[in-house]
Amino acid sequence: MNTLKERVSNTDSLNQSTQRILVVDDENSISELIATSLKFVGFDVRTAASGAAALQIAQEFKPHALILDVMLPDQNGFEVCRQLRSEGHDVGVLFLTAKDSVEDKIAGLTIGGDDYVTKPFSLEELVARLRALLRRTGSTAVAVDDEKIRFADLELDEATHEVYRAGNLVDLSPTEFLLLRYLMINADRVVSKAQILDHVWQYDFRGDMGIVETYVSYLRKKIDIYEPALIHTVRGVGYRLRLPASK
Amino acid sequence: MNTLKERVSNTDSLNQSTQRILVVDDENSISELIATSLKFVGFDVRTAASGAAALQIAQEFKPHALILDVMLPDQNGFEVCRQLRSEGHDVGVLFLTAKDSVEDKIAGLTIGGDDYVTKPFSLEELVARLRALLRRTGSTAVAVDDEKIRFADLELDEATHEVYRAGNLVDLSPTEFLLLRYLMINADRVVSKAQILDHVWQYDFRGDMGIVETYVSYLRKKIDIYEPALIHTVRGVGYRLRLPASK
DNA sequence: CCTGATTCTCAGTTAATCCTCAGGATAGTA
DNA sequence: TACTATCCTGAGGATTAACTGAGAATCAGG
Repeated sequence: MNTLKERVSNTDSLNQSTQRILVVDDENSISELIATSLKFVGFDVRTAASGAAALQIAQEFKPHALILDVMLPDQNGFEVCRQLRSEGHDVGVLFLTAKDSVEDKIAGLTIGGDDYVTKPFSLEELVARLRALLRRTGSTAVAVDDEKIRFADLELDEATHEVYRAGNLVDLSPTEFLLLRYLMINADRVVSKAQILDHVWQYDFRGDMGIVETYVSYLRKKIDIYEPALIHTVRGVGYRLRLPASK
Repeated sequence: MNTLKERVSNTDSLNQSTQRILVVDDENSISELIATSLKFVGFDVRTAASGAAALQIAQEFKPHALILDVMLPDQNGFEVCRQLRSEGHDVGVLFLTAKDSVEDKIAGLTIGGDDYVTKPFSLEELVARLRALLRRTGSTAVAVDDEKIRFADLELDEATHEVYRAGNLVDLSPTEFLLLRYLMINADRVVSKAQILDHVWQYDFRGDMGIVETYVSYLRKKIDIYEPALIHTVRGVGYRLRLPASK
């Protein structure tokens, strides 16, 4: 919910002067989910439910990137991608694939700056990958440390997936990494457990918020063994990353 | 509910040029309660008792935000939300969920600018969340410190949930925070204990007003240990936040 | 197929918060 | 001054939220 700031203070927001993203998926609930999230973080989003529709919309919308389900009713995502490129559209593509589908094939087909994300994904993950993709394929040259998020003596590197606290490398599991990134992006603001769950966990996760507590506990044991503690709980509301002398 | 006065001088009513809110709940008592409150504080409100009705009304009413019960007779709130968005209505949604029901197992409530409130809620909470949501999703660009309420040397920050008195951080419990916010929003005006009870406490609270006295006492011990005291009791009427000089 | 890492559930413990109650203080009034 | 209605506040028990360790289930790599 607090993601207004995200757009403002996120390092990426600068070079993202309303970039256009075309989301292509035949499941409406998925494309709406993605569209809502992307609009909120500042993208200009359009959706399409089939390959044919996607090709048509792309003509006039001229997206900077596509989010493309590989499993479409009419043709498969790769085909759509190929056609687009043969028509001269030079866009990066983020493929969406089902978990069980053959990953090797996809890996081979993600040429250039393309990437893929398996369903179900977490929004945090999707947005991070999309931004990375735009960074790679985008025409605008981007500073090197655009891939690093910093807060206090914390440093999170998107490119290498490394995290440092006070100069010390900290080893985090994938989920811990996503959680920390979400907290860092929203540094200084309170984020509720529901928000964390919605952004960090996969969209079909049906467990309760206890898991957020567990992971916050894990994170603390890895990054808050140093002074001062940065992860603070705001009882009855959520969690907040902050320096002790805030303000 | 006895809160007529509120709307007149409420500070927020200024920057809120009659925004349209659609309230969707099948329990009439709830939607009436909400509608009445929102109208008082200056919103243009319409209600609907089913998902179908909501979709229809939204067509011509074009609300700036929805307050949407997730448990509706015909379809669930998410479905309504999804349909609205796929029809191009780009509105923020404040979901209402029952505390005991799935509650913390429902995912996807805080996507984009959305948020949720559990029943039973307090009107203070509901209105505060709604305003935060409009701030986030609203087209009008908003200054950062729109999330701060100030009075004298008091500062209440909605985003960080921090309160400062004379520059000193003050630690408040959730209820104390709500109470102080209510007093600050109504700064300089007397609010009765009944009003406070109606707005700060959940609508199904059946205790007596003694609790308001208790919490005012708590607040005083936290914020009025500084000079000058800001919380004044108006015997036989209620409480008032004010500076000594003023009248 | 085995091993270790990771994810997630669960429940016991701790701590903060909520709320009731009752005696004492205060202000207005007769 | 004394009386009464009102308000203040401390004490304490009930309730709720958060933390954390242990272990089952799942996944990834060899």
